[in-house]
Formats: sequence, structure tokens, C-alpha cells
Amino acid sequence: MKYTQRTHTCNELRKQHVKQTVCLAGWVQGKREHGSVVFLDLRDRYGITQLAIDKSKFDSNIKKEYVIIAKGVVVERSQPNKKVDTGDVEVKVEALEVVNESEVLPINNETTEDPNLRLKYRYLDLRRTSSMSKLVLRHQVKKAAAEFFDKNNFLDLETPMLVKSTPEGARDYLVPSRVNKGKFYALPQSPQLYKQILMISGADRYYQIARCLRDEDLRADRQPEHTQLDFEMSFVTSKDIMDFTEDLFKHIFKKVLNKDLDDFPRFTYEEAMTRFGSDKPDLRFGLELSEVTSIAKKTDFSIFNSAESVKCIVVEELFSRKQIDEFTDVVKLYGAKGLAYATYTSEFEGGISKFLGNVSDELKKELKLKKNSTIFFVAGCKKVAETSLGQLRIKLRDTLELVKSDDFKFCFVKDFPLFSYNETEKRWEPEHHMFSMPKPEFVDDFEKRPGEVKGDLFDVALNGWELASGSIRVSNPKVQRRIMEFIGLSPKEADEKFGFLLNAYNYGAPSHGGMGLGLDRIVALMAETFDIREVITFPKNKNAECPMDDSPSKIDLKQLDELGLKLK
RNA sequence: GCCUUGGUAGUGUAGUGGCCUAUCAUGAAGCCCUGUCGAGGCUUCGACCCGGGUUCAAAUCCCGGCCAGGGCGCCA
Repeated sequence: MKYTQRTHTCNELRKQHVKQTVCLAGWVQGKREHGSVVFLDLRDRYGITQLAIDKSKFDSNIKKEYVIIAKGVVVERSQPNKKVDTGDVEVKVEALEVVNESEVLPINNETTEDPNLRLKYRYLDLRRTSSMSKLVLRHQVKKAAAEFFDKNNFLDLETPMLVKSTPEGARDYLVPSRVNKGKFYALPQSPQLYKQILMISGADRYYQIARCLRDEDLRADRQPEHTQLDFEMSFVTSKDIMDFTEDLFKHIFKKVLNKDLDDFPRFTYEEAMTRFGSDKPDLRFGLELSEVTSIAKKTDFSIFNSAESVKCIVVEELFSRKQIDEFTDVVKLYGAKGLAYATYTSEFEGGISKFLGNVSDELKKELKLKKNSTIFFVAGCKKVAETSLGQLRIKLRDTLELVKSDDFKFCFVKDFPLFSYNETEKRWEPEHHMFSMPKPEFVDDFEKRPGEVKGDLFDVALNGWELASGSIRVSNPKVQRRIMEFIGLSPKEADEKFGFLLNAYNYGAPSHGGMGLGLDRIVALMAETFDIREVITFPKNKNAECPMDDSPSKIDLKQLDELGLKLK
């Protein structure tokens, strides 16, 4: 190894190095003392090499996690250790220097589960090969992505971290300006506006591995700062972007995990909701939703008669009362009034079976029922029936252990509704963001039928996770102004908040579109973990605090004073 | 803001009203051992989140708080 005091890392020495004099450095992973010989396992991020030291020469103060530099001769072991890559050899130590001592570690890397303790000592947590390897994986994904972008003419262009606050959507992190007292920057929620403007500049193809910040509540898959593989392309259709994205993911998975991905199915939003009850379907298993509204109308079950929609899931499995109660809790959480069920052995039994008498043949045929199945019904409005059964589908996946975490099934979901109605604020708002283009057939009159409007926008889903969103952008400033006005921005507000963007579009914009891919989620799934904190170097806890450096923290009054700010 | 689960040596745990001056493992300290590698053997050390209540008796039940996890809302 070059540029270092050592001659080799702790994962390099093999039989061919026997008799060489080497110098290794690292942490003492373990110590085994015998009558006249001491063994140390020396660890660095690459691996472990055993050191053998004559007891008479050994400084018995050396303990676990001490950092040492050892010089010696490589010798072959009489009894090799097959569990370690360097197990054929060991280093017979001639000189040993302690670089630094270590106290007993406050966390045990094999067993500690307390997340806050792990975060407080994140730097020790990362000494574990299994922790560090997730960051190595992240590095490889970024590198593979950068390669693919570069190969396809994308420019890596940096956009500012101090930007204008545009309080649509997520809450901004704000940064007070000292020079301009009383004014604030925001930290970017994404490079969205900048990359669009770069298309107007003629950058043609842009990408950035960009940090994005949002001051919203956290989840296992949500951090206040996350990283996106962000890109934008000129003169493209949705299909071009999806084709590119699919090839990008295939390249990354081949390069990093040596896996060949299947082609990505492309569902419309409508189809995804109808079949899977989710706009981010997990395609690793079946249990698709079935539509039984018209059959249900014929029963005497009043709940079925009065509902807009009745949908169901059929499972070839019988469940206990307790399990069904759990399933009921799931659908209720997503707005269903209850979960109707019936089991089918050779006839319908249990649950609501007594109401199914007059439709039993029709139902058996429609659902292609096999013996010993359970049918779960949700009746309600279409959206509730679909989403609650979609969530039940995920619950069944986990209960019945239907999937493997190293199986990767991607898909695109496209043609999302462009607007959704906000009941609390009594106004239409963009489902995604206000810069996405309506599909061509809606451009002329979207104001008149907002509920029907489909956008030229699409998501990438992987195994039930939303990984990325993209769209064709509005490149015509007149259309952009109409959209802004429709969602409740007066022309004056539009100019105050987005005038710089609208103005830029007055000078000849290419048609363009792009995506933002959630790097943390991608790496987490590739690492087969469900907690994105494991793939973030220094993550925050649930309260958006960092237990290691204790941020956020109070600041000196002097600092506030300089900024012209006062705390309430 | 709301719902929910949990908090016992440094770490991971057992204990659900009296058998608890609290189990086991790991760890740490010391000693023994020519070849271990998840070393082994012996000895020692170390804990019921905080406050209040019920009770003859509380790790255990109740109330309040703190801390942590998961979720809902929120996240264009």
C-alpha cells in the first residue's frame, strides 16, 4: 500500500508474503494470552491479521481497541484459520508501538441495540465491518451512478445550498442573513428550480448527488437531510426518462451487486391502485386486489349494498381470530370502517358467509376460489377500499413471510393525478409539485376538470418503497402561470415567489424533464435494511437531533445579536 | 399535535406482588495456561429510568414525568 507508514493493510497478507518483513497498523480486536506467546487480532477496515508476540516482549498493558503499529516477519501458520482471509499466515512481531490507548468501549458492537447509544457513539458503531460495509456500498452506488451519468453526457453541476425560501410543500430549514438583517435563506428541499433553469441555459443534461433538506417529522425511512441522485434532461419524453432511469438502475445493480434486473413494468397510477392498492406496489408477491362491487350489490349485506366500492383480497390460508383482529386494525388505520371476511373450505363459512348465499357460485367463479382460502373485503369509497386493502396486502406479506429482501422488483407508476383537493384548506393543490406538465389532452382546460387531470409524472417503486419521482416540466411560462393561479397563487404572489423562474422561461426553454432518486433508500434496500440511518454516515435520531454532537444546540446571545434576531 | 410499544449491571437478557441482599451470557479487573483464533480454567466487580401512590410487602400494580422505537397527521 502506498502513501502510508504501513506496508500492507490487514487484509493483504497471504502465503506468498511468507518471510517478508512487513509493517501493519490498526486496532486490537482481541487478545489471547498463553504461557509464552500472545496473539493479537489486528483490525483495520479491510480485514484482520493475526499477530504473534513472544510473551517476554509483550507489553501487557495493551488492551482491546488500542491502536498499534507492528513490524515483523510473515510466517505460515501450522494450523490455518479458514474463517479469515489472512488465516494462512501470521506476523511474528519484532517491534510494536502503541499509537494511542483506548478506554473500554461504551457499546458492544455485537449486541448493542439502543439506537440512541449507537448514534452517540456512531464512530464506534462504524468500526464494525457490517456497519462500515453499508457505507462502502453507498460509495459504490454513487460511483456507479456517476459513471453512468458521465457516459451519457450528463454534467455534474453544483447548485446553491443557500436558496430562496418557497414555503409551498415541506417546511424549509431557514438560515438568517447577517448582512441583510431580517432576511433569510432557506436550505434547499431539492435543486428543482435550479436544474430547470440550467436546461434553459442549454446544459442539456445535468446531474448532481444533492443533499436535500426538509424540516418535517421523521420516520424510519425519512431523515431531515437526505441525498438524491438528481438529474434533468432536455428534449425528452416521459418514456425517454423512464428508459434512462431503468438503464441507470440496471447499471448500478450489475456493477455493485452483480445482479441482472428484470425489465421494469410500467403501470398507470390507476392500474397500480386497482391491482395493488398502492402507488408503490411490491411486486415480489401476488395477492392482488379483486373488484367485487357488482356482486356485492346483490347480497343482503347492507354495508355492501350502500358502498361505492367493494374490493377484496383472497389468500389461500386460514387465520386465527386474533390474526383477523390484527388485520382489522390495519384497514381501520387507513380509513376502512371494518374488515369483512369469509373463509372458503368447501362452502363459505364464518364472518359474513351467511350473506353470501345467493352469490356464492358467482363469487367462487369470479375469484377462482380454491379450498381453504380466506377472503377479506373492504367496502367504502374507492380510495379507502383500495388503500386499506393495499396496506392489508403488505401486512399479509409480512405475516406470511412471502418475500425475500435480496429479491429486487422495480416498477414505474405513471400518469398520476396532477391535482388533489385539500379538504381542510378547501383548495386544489399539486399532488407532486407545481412544475409538472399535465398530459397533453388536459393542457387546454385543466382548470375545468381538475379532478380528472393526469400529469406527465411518474415514480419508481422498488419492493413497496417509493424510490424516485420525476416528470416532464412545464416549459411554457403561460401554462406555468395558469397552474400557479389555479392552485391559489395570485399573479402578484407568483411573481414575488417564482418570478425569477417564470422570467427565465421567457427566453426560450427546451422541453425537459427529470427525476430525483432517493439515494438513501436505494442503498438501504440494496443493503437489505429498512432503516436509512444505517446507510447515512452521521444520521439524526427521531427528534432530528444528533446524539453525538448534541445538535441542535443553544447559541450565544452574541450570535443572535449579530443576526438581528431575538428569541421569544 | 395524536396513537402505540418499550425502559433491569458497560452491553444483551430472566424475573408479572413475598421464593430478589435480582438470573444468565457477554464485558471489565486479577491470576493460571506453548498455538489460540467466538480460546480455555479459577476468583472478583457491576443494574431494577425518575417522582408520587396502593399494599404488611413493589423490578412487578396505579398516576405523572423523562427517554427511546414504530406509526398517523405532516412529508409539493
